[in-house]
This record gives sequence, structure tokens and C-alpha cells, in this order.
Amino acid sequence: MNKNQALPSDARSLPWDHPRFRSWIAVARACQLMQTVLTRELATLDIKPPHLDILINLFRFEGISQQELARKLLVGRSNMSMTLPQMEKRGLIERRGDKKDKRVLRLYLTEEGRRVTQSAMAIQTSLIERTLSEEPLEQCMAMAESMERLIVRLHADFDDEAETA
Amino acid sequence: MNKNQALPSDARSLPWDHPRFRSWIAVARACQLMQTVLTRELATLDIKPPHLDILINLFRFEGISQQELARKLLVGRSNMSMTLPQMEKRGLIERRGDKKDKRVLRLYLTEEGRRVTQSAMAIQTSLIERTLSEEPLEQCMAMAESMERLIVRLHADFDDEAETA
DNA sequence: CCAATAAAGTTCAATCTTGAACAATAAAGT
DNA sequence: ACTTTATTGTTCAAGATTGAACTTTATTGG
Repeated sequence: MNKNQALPSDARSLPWDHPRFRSWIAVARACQLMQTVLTRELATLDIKPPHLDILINLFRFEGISQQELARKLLVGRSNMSMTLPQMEKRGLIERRGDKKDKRVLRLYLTEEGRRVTQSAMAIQTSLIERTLSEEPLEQCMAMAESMERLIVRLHADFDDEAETA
Repeated sequence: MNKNQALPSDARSLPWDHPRFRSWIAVARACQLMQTVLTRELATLDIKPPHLDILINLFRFEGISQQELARKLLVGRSNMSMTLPQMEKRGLIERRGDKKDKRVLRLYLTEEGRRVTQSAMAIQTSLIERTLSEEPLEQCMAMAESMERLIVRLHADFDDEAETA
């Protein structure tokens, strides 16, 4: 019985024999598909999922800084520096310097941005509702709670590895 | 009571009031974090999640064609045409022409590729087990079943929109 | 007050991904 | 047999993302 455990690289005990592994693969696959379909449906508004993520965050947290936004979205600051000016040129958002701290740029939705955000959220919500409608509400809630726990755990790993490096 | 429902673009009834929407956002966020952490841990092997996806599929389905692989991974054929030659140069995989059909290239792992795949799978499995260890097995299984159903539903949408276009 | 350090944002080069146009081969229809 | 249509894989240009180096502004410590 020690034999198998002593050989981590052994072909026995393949990952797909682990129930949690299989479960997670299903989660990842569903996410990827959802993303793909969402990308297609958002095309009518000429925006992509990353833009929607930004818009939704500005919708909820008006006046957030680029840094804070990048952290929330788990992307690099440079990403924001490349993407936000484009969205500004398209008239979706506005960037104004902070009065107190001249380093930070605070972000706001324009009226047009707010309209696009609401249309896009309607598309996303409809897709999600349509896709999850057959799943019992209890099951959805239980899933959400599990995911919240995973997020906490993963964030610990994330920050750990970041400061170790 | 009719007032609110008659205004779909109204600011009331925000997406995050819908329990299924909130649930899915949590799923998406957990996935993204998992991906980020996995990317960091795979760096020691000098491969990235897309490479691992390819390796795992070759591990399971030896002799698969580029087309089939692209379909499984939900990426474009051009992606495979760009990525696979790199992996071939790194000695992880091998591409051999099909005898019957001169159009198709069939994919195989090299010995080195098999070693790397096993190391990478060990990393991924360990990360998943570590992250999901506190979730009851029943809950994991229920989640997996939900996800399988979502995948079926989304795939229907996916194919629909593809052939409509 | 001044030097050192930290933080916010930008720039740039490298890498990934995608979709459209293309070449080669196979399958179908006549 | 032969023209048309499909399929497989490649190429190319455009767009997205990242990490490192850099600039400007704040903060900290002497």
C-alpha cells in the first residue's frame, strides 16, 4: 500500500479518478463555455467580456481608481492603462484626476456608458438565467457559498505566492 | 407592481439582486482565481494552462487530430497551428500525418511530454484537492452534475449561434 | 528640509488569441 | 471522369494581456 503512494508520478491514480478533480474540470469547462457564448452575445454591443467587467465595476463603485479596479479584476495595471483610454475615446467612461492625490485617476461612467452597461448586463443576466433556470435555487445558493469559500482560500494562496516572490 | 417590471432598463432590479446571477459571478471569479494561481504554480515547469490542456488531452486521447483537439478546447484551429509547432520544437509532442487522409495531422506525446504532463497534472491535482478539500464530497458531486447540465445547455446555444451566423 | 522609499499610472516589447483568407486534399453531385 | 463543395491545416494582421522599466507624485525617516 506504500508502493503507490511513494510514486507520485506513477500512471496509476489518474487525476480523473479524483472526484474533486473531475468536479472542478466541469466547473472550468462550464465557465469557459459561458464566456464564449457571452462573448458572442455581447458582440451586438461591440464590447467584450473584459469591457463588461470594467463597466459593471464602475456601475457599482463609481469613482474607483485604476489601481483598485485592476486589483478587483485580477489584471495588471498596464492592462488598465491600455484598455481604459480606448473606452474613454469611445465615450463610455471618463477619467478625472483626484484632487487630493495627483497620482490617481478616478473613473466614472458617462451617460452613454451607463446605457451600454445596462444593455450589456441585461444580456448577461438573461444568459445566466436561461442557463441556470433548471437548477434548483437551493443548489445555486449552495454552489455560491462553496465558491465564496474557494475564493477566500485561493486568495490566500494568491497573496502568499505574490509576497514570497 | 407592474411599474417596475415594465421598465427593463430601469436601475431597479439590479443583476446582483438575482440569486442565480450572484451565484454565477462567484463561480466565474473562483475560476479566474484558480487559473491565476495555477498559472503561477505551473511556471516552474515553464508551461501555461493552455499547454496543460493540450497535454492532458493528448494524454487521454492519443492520436487525436488538431481539429478535434481545437474543438475540445474551444479554441480556433489557427490557435493549434501556432501553438503545437512550438510544443513540438520543445520536444513535448510529435505530429504525424494520417496515412488514410493526407490532410490531417495526428498528435502524440513524446516521452518527455509524458513526464511533463504527469508533473503538471500532479501540480494541478494538488491545487484542486487543496482548494476543494473542505467542501463535502456530496457538494462537489452535486456541483459537477449541475455543471454537466449547464455545459449541455450552453453547447446547444453555442452550436445554434454558430450555424445561424 | 532633504534624501530615500513607496505608490499610481504609462510605455514598450514579447506573447497569446482570434478571424479571415488561403492551399491542399477529400467527398459528393452530375 | 469532373466540377463543386467540404474539410484540414497554415499564414497573416489585428487586438488583448503581461511584466519590467520608467515618470511623476506622496510619504517616511533622518
